[in-house]
Amino acid sequence: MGNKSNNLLLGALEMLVLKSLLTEDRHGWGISKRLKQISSGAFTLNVGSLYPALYRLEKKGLVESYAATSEKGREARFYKILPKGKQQLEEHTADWREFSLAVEAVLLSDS
Amino acid sequence: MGNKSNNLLLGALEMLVLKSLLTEDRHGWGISKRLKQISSGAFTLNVGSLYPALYRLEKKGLVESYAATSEKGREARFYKILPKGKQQLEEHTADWREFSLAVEAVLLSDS
DNA sequence: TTAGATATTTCGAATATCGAAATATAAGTG
DNA sequence: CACTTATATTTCGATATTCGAAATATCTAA
Repeated sequence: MGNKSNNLLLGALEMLVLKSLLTEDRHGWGISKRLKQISSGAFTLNVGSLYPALYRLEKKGLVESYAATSEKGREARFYKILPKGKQQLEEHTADWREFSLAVEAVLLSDS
Repeated sequence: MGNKSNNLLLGALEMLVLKSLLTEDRHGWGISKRLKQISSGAFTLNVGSLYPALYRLEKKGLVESYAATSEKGREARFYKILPKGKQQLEEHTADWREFSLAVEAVLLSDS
């Protein structure tokens, strides 16, 4: 699909992850539970996709991570969204909406 | 992204292609122009993605193709959606909507 | 004749997905 | 105590698709 933001579709996961980090730092496991909860179970992230996505985000400088103790008293790696991540989140959100509106326009059209 | 229909995201292209074949048979080029038009330019399909997608759809028995003369007097391969394709279109449309609503729910949430 | 529109094919590089399994620790249950 | 469940992360390979680009071909219009 040849859209503005090259990986709009594949980037959806990253967008959702960034969004879930907006209000508080979370670890991978927490992100997974959070997204599942908010989406009413529609998203069941595969950890084999989620954790690599987190590494990518960090490598790209969109988030940073640190070790800390989770709410359950376990060691966990927490992720914090960085300014660059917030910016990309905004852009991807706008792109996503444009894209999904366009999809809907096609789905609703007569042909 | 671990959703019901395995390739919901990547399957968007196929869904849009099937949709554009619902009211009339079209050739690849025509599908491309049609989707671009209806989406107000949001979609600019890469032919390197579109034609392979068409082959896949045919191989899966969702569409069938035949050679004919285009409106512009050129030889072209027209694609016709088959019952199985209509069925999949319905399923993928439902899945897509569920998915995009869930994404929107996350994007609108406080966290 | 030169360019632009129409139409399809093919290529390789890059990347992400997926499911699955392995690892580890803490808490709770029988 | 043994066992299971919840928490949390890492890593793997197979598979599939995307993308950009370029090659081909024909017709029309300037």
